[in-house]
Amino acid sequence: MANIAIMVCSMDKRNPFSNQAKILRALAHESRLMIVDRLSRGECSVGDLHELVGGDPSTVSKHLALLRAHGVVEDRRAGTTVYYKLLAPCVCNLFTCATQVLKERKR
Amino acid sequence: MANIAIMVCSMDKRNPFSNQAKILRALAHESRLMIVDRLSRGECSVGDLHELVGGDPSTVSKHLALLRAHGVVEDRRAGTTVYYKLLAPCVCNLFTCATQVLKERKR
DNA sequence: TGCTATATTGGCCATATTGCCATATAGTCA
DNA sequence: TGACTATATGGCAATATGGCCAATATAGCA
Repeated sequence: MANIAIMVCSMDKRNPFSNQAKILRALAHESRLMIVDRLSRGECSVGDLHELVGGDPSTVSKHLALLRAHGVVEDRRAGTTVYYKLLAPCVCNLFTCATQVLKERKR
Repeated sequence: MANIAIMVCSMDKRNPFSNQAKILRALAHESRLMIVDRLSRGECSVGDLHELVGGDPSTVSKHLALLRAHGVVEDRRAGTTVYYKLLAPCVCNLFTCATQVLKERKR
């Protein structure tokens, strides 16, 4: 995963589809969806999220950094523990939409 | 863009997030969103879609092939012209959701 | 059949994404 | 301060994605 240097949330006036694509891409990953789903049920520590998605802790950290860079989540430090929470709870609607598409499409 | 060999719509029972991620990824591209948006207003020829998104015709073709592989669109040939239409019109809800997230997130 | 229009496929290259390891940072506590 | 815990960052290699060009269908028509 690439390192996220800056906040990716400047709106491109030219094409709204570009911004929507960015958001969708930020969410279009199994681990990140799992993270968002979990956060939709409340604030959560990195450790918990790591336990949830597995893999290397640094990988989880980078997924979180990416979500943060897109303004989807926010972090808060309490001692050595860092907690994340959703900044845009409506992302959950995307789950519903995606599921709906999966059902609606023909096989 | 990679060539799409097979239909990508087998459901992974293990993790619903994996399937949702696939759908989101299939849509997470400016050109493909433009295409879907256009198709949401009715069937459309490849030529029209090409005129819409620009670039090389083969690139448009591959975007369409990808959407088709994910069961989002369907094609129909009439003479030398190929028409595409949405198989899952509810994908439009994703636009609303994405826009909502863009608004809701803090900057 | 040969010619044209429309669209798709194959190949290639540039770039992006992902995930691991190693290392660094931040905070707590002895 | 030093040791320890919890995260984050840098770097790298493997893989995926995107876009162009060239070549290949596929259908209509002279």
